[in-house]
Amino acid sequence: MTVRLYDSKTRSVTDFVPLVDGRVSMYVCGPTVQSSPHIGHLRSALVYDLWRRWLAFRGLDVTLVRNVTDIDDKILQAATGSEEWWALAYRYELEFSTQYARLGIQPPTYEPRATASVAQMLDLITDLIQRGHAYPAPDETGDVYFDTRSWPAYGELTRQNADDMAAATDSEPRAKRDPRDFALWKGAKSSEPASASWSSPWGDGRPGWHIECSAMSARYLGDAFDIHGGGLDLRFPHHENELAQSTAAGKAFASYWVHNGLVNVDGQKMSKSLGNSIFAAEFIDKARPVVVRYYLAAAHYRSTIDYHEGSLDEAAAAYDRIEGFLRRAERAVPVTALGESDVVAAAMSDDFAAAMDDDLAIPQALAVVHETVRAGNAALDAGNLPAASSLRASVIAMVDVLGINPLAPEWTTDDSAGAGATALEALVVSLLRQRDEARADRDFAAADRIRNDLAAAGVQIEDTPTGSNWRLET
RNA sequence: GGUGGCGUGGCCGAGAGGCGAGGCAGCGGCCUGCAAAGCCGUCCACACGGGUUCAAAUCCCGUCGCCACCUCCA
Repeated sequence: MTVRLYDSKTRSVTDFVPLVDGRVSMYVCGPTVQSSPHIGHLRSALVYDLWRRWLAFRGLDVTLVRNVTDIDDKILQAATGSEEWWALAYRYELEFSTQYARLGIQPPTYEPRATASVAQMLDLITDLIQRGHAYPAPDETGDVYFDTRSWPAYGELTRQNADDMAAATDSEPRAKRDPRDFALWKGAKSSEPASASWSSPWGDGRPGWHIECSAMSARYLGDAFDIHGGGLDLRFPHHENELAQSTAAGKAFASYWVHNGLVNVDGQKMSKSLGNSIFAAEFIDKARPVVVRYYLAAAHYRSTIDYHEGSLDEAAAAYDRIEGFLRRAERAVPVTALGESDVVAAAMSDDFAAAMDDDLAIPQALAVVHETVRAGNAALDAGNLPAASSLRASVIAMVDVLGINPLAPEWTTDDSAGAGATALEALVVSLLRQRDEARADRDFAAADRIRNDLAAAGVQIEDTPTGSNWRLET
């Protein structure tokens, strides 16, 4: 079975053919750690987490590199108080890691920081100058620019014709040969801290934006690698410039370009000026983290997600169906009969896999999950335990690969363990026994009072022919 | 001005020439002491106008509306 993906560069869905059989090298643009992570950062990281999991499920050995850009104009600007720029960058980097982890996003194979690859950037810039595709500014700034006019293919990623591009209005006119030339290296300014300056053949300075990704992808994945990912908003100028730099330096660069869609809020792009950004920390607090993961994963990765009030409630309702079936099935079917990983792998649905293979069509894959859940519930209703057991294994196989298995250790909360939980269990069981007695006596007023009291305390009751189950409302 | 995307039922959200994705909400039924959960059924949608075709939500032309990017962006 071949995995197919949409390549942004050719704008078509094509078969994924790795450079090295059985292996995948992926480079994903991570954040510039200049402020706290927001929903969009979560989604982006999640998209590549899902790609990685699926490629791995398909038996490929995945190397995922996601960089941290920890030196940049914005970081220096943000570090205005007593906090050093590098401390600020690191503080935000830790925040990103924390929020990624809450969503069950697996750490990449490696997470290189731009500041640790300055030497590789200098080599690349030197090479570009020698090849005639970059030039030191003729003024005294110490800047080095990429010469877009020297590279006819410039604009190939986003099909931009240089002559049709709107002229930049917000950047300082500098000693560029062409307004579209961009900085590979920025000469040090007296206003900037010495700790943000590296020596170079063109004087002290620091890297421009873009060059770090060209340098780090080559350093860790080689001059040619399989997939380059990032947010749709990075296509231009960031990815366009990366592509120009790397190919002008003679590197094959990425075979495929993958871009994830953005997250809007109430139909509008998140922006600082609108003040509508939803930060990751508060967002994940709005629901159970696994529900947040489900919500962000449920839309196709290339679609824009429009978040609005109530979105997470809908996701929770859909997710609860899946979880409800798995918990119900767990009670009905001996657990020891299932759960072996080989059994689960064998249970993978062909329809689900076909959807995932088709450019990671998770919406269709989730439709298969829900259809299987319904069939599983019907089997349980009919008392057909072998069928229910098999359908349960199928659901587990599917939710496992999506990282949303409610029974998986990463989603098990502390609520289910400890002295408090033991005490709660005893109290609820006692109340349920009293309710059973009241029902047996046909004292429904008393029975309903117990049910209402439990509900008010957040305990949901589910009656079945073999007794009542309970769970904490989440 | 250039490049690209979008418009699907009450809502969310896939699909991309012919078999009603899926979820939520609603309605009817089964189950239940009553509920909840679950199951069955129901709700036959594709911005508008033309065209191609035996057949169009899907392809083509046009129109309207919305959005993104064009050197801060995940």
